[in-house]
Amino acid sequence: MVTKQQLKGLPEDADLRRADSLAREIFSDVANKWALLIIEALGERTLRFSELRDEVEGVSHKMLTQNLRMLERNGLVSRKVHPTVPPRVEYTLTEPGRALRATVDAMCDWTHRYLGHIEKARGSFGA
Amino acid sequence: MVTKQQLKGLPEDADLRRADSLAREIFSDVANKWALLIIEALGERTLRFSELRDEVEGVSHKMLTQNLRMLERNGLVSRKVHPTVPPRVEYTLTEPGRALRATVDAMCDWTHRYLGHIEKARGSFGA
DNA sequence: CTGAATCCGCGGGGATACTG
DNA sequence: CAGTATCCCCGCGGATTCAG
Repeated sequence: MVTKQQLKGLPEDADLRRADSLAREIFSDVANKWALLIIEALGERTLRFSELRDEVEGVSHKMLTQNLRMLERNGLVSRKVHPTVPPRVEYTLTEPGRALRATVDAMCDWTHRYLGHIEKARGSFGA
Repeated sequence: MVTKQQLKGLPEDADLRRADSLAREIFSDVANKWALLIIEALGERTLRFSELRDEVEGVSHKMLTQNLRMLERNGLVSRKVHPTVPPRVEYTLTEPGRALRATVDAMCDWTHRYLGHIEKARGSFGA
């Protein structure tokens, strides 16, 4: 038989589920191409907004700011504003951001390593 | 001065650019949450369509088929059809797919390791 | 059970203009 | 230069239906 307690879940279970849903939310935030490309572009460097826009090919003004806000909110990038004129804003990966970059690097490596496989797979797909 | 040859790019440059654009295309295909979650769900196992739908929480019928086709086209998953009734279709990661999974695992590990950091960062963001 | 096709609403995301 | 706001459209993606 199932008790009410089990149905509602123990406190520890509740914590685990909360952590899982949070993890899922973070994953969904981060697992999109623009976020990953931005992280990859930053690397060890610190770049200005306009430099990032040039670096991340094809990203629009809007998507760049949007993703930068999101990354900042999650503490993956730090935003340093220089009170000059014209304004100068620099973005840098934080420690968590750099840790994530390592895995993004791995993804990029993977992409290049399997370029051949994939191209061939695509060729023989209509068969 | 810039020669016409330089403007058009040498053949090797053309190859490099083609490879880059292809790499970018593959990256864009793969760097979306459903694709990554599917890869993660598959892991070492081989799962049926309906099992995958249950496993990957929140994915719709349509998104699942769509991403599975894409992954199959790129040779990341193999699709085995059992000619029974009712039909039984099993999906398994190929070698390239398993290689990518390793990096997705790393991303998941990252998510859990930095849950605390991120939660704290979010808290002190409205400041 | 798997999967293709259709309909359709909503939001992602581009272009533009405006502030500091 | 950096960022926000507004408009607007196209396409993602959900629900449903039909086929094998």
